[in-house]
Amino acid sequence: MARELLEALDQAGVRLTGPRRELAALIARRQGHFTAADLLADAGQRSLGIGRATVFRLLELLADRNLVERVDLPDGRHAYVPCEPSHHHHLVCVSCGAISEVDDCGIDAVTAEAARRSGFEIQSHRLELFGRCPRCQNVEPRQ
Amino acid sequence: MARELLEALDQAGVRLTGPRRELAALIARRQGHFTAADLLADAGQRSLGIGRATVFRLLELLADRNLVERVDLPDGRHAYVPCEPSHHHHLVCVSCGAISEVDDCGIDAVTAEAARRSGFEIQSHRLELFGRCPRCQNVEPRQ
DNA sequence: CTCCTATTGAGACTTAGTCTCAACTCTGGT
DNA sequence: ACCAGAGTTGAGACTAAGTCTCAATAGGAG
Repeated sequence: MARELLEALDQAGVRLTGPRRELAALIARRQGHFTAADLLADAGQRSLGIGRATVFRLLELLADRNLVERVDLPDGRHAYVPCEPSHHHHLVCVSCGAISEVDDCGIDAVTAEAARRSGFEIQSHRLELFGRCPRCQNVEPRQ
Repeated sequence: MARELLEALDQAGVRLTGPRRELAALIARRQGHFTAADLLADAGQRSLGIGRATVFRLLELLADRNLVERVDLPDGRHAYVPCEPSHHHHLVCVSCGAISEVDDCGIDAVTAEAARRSGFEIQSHRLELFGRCPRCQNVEPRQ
């Protein structure tokens, strides 16, 4: 998975530097969503001397290429999710942070309808679903 | 419109203080979305001595009561939109910032389908649509 | 009018993210 | 292998967003 990130960066013509390899590995070993601060902490813990700016720069690179997506959590924080580069949406587990991807099942009809009613010319949309993943439902049913 | 905000706060049992009245008026005169910083700047310009904390506290109060909704702009900034307390979604004009509300036309089917496929128990969702409002389309067609 | 409590402003503090710049390191050409 | 130069890096200053504390203030119930 770190491999895929690096390959995609390589193809995009950016250099595969040490810090980028290390960060790609850290991202790959993360389950679910993570924040820039998480990554920074990971790097700090293993005393890789990786600067704050480098983390944000890599996340921006990855986000531009849709290898990672920015998700706004309900509490207002920003998180990142590694994901497929095709357009889709995320299900976020509010208990454990697990992420699941869902494709566009029917959203387009909704946006088209909204456009018709409002007269807007819709360019993009963002759908985020929050709930509990199957595993968390089992651990503590009907929270 | 400022009136409505104040009435709602009154009913919620919070005090109708000077700063709250002033801020409600500032919110009311805003078109479309605004950020906390906008509000702060408005207040500063009119030399109302309103503290940063007060602005955030009021926005939180209003958001809790769904009188204002937090919207995450595509560029990552947080904005607020005054709106109806019922559940709905927003169309945001990326040119002028105008906001239009759309109700739930068909989203529920989408979330239900996503839940079925993923096994998640969905608690809430957030849909934001970005595009250009009818007025901006006329001003500068096919941007 | 009074008193109690919610609320306030100031400013310190925290967190998120950006910017600058000199130093470094990939990588393609030789 | 080596070199050169362009892309990248880390440190830390800086900005913006938001939270917290606390003494002072002001609603509003009685």
